[in-house]
Amino acid sequence: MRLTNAKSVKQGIRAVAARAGVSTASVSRALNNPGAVSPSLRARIEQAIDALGYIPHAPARILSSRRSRTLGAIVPTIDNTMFARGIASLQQYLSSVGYMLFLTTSGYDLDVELEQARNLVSRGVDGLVLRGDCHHDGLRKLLADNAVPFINVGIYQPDRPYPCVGTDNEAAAHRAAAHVIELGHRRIGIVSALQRNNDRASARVAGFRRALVENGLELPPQWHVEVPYTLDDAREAARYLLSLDDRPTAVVCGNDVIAYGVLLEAERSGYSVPRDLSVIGFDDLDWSRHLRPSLTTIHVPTGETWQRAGEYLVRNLAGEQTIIHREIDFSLVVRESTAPPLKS
Amino acid sequence: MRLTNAKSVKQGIRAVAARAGVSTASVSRALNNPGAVSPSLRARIEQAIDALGYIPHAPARILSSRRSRTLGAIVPTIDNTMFARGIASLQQYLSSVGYMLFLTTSGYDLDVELEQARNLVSRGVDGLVLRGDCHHDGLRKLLADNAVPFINVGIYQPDRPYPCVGTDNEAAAHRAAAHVIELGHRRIGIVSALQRNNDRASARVAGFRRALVENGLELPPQWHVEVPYTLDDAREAARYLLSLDDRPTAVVCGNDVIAYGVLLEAERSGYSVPRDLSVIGFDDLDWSRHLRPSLTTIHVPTGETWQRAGEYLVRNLAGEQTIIHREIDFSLVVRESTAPPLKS
DNA sequence: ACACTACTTGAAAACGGTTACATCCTAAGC
DNA sequence: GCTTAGGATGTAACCGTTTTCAAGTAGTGT
Repeated sequence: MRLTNAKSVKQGIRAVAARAGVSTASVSRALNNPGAVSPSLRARIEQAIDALGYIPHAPARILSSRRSRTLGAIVPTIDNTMFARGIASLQQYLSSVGYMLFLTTSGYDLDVELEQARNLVSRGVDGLVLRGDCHHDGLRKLLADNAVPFINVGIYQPDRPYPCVGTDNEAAAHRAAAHVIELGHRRIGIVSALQRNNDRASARVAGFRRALVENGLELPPQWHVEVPYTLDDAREAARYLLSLDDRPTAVVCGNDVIAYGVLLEAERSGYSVPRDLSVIGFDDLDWSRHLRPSLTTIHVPTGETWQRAGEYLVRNLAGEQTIIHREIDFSLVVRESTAPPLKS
Repeated sequence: MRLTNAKSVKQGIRAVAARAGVSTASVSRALNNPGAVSPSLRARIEQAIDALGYIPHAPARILSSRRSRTLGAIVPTIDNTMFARGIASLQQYLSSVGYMLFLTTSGYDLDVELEQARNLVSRGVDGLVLRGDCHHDGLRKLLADNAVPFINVGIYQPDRPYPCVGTDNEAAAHRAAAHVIELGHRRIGIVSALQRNNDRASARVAGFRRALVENGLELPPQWHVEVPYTLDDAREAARYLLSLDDRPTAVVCGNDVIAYGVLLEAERSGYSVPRDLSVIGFDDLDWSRHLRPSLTTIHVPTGETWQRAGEYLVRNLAGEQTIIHREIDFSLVVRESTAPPLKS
């Protein structure tokens, strides 16, 4: 038989309350709303808290308060500089406002995304950050049924009813293609990312094509290649394009990684960039300025985009009215990989 | 006044139970241990579940069962290919065994790491994945007090009492330095990552130095530079080393990113790699094989390492006895960036 | 002095699950 | 036919917080 009081509590807020000689309600208030408790009480409670090394139990708190101060994010893959950077910014911001982040990956699979969302909702997230607006129907229903706010990041679609924050990919892609056209190129190839379940990739392709059409240029089918997000695939695509009898003099790429692949392969095949081939990327990753030749590309402020997504949700959850479509500006960064075509 | 029964329940497991005409206990069992409930009941329950679109509330479950099926991971930064890849593997594995991951970043700050750990413990994580064995004292106490199992990943320290999984950085670094020494280099510089709060970086430096000492080579202070994890800083370090009157003929680098910087800067300064300068990296990131010249480096199976860390914790939580120090093999990958020194 | 606020504090009921324990039922063993 | 073991199911306590509501305590203006 123990010598301790039979009613003594071992842990938790009750232990703190007992030790400080107050009610659990006061401890809770001291923790969540310090102003609502008198200074003397607060002092006693705080002393008890760190005497006991008390750490609040978040799940209990969530259960009771129905708020988790946690957001969920579902990205296609984390193994991609773009997303890694975005997530890092988002997380840093959330942490600065006392929120946490549940991060999951979908691998560009809509069903997996839905499953992950269900998981996150079950986990009690207060809101969800999604990539793009290409989702499973069940996902929207799930979020509506459970009243979970969300935002689509990386795209700008003011005509859709869903919140989003990002650059206008179509316009940016148009700008990229326009750049090489202005330089005098008439034979322009496209190496894009896979468009399936990826509205960002599609929008970029659309922008590229519009620029071509507006300038009366042809796009023979063999000049448009789609590749997964790896250097190897991009190189293979470049090898193919460069092997064509009637090869393009410029290649516009769906993202920087693809452009790197094209750059590397062109050089490897003995072509000089930009003399023999102009290459333009999209995203402006770190490597773009360091590569030789450095890469002309569309700069997209990824960190800012994701942080804004977090801000939107946090504000929204705080009951503030906020703008639901937010455009993030892009810019064309001209470096060494683009130049006028050789006169032939 | 509603027409519904006054005792009707709107949501939750009780609603499911009511609809299926069973007790909440049965629903819970059908969910967590389907074998323990008769097939007919299970069918009724499952039907009720998706008729209602019921999603279990994880926090309540955690509160009640004291298990969250969630691990926490604290990495210095996610904005780093190495960690991104490791986390991706870990997450994929965890998801395959029904676990989730809480990811946070510490920015190489021990105090922040402790705070994040406290946060994660408060969140009810079942275990913690940490980077290296360089932690705040309070962290070990915290984990001990709360009986939270953890593992240090990315290092191999069989002489320490803490679980770990990773490569022997000292040995691997020794191998790297030995390689350039075998090639005939006698004047070898080191560009390492910041050693402060980073035992991995320190171990690598130690390995480099041991190889030098064992071969009777000098390391003048000006030949050892420490830099943060960015291409720009690495380039600056390279510029400095190459500007020395008595410059080294080979540079061993603390990681691949540093090596890339050295490579880029050497070429930019008009030196040819490996003719004028041999460069060796550490980690074997994707870029290493694509770069020109491709990078000789130490290959480290990052994905496997992190997955094993997850396996260790999951098994440990399942009550299995598992080996607490696990070594992951490294290998030297010789590519184009290293060669014998010019005879002068 | 008195009524009336305004502010602190405490008691106790949720929150939505799990699980120990009790109960009921069925079939096997004698 | 009577026990008994064991499996299926239900009852209800409990997990650690928050929060509503009521009660107590000063301070204010008349």
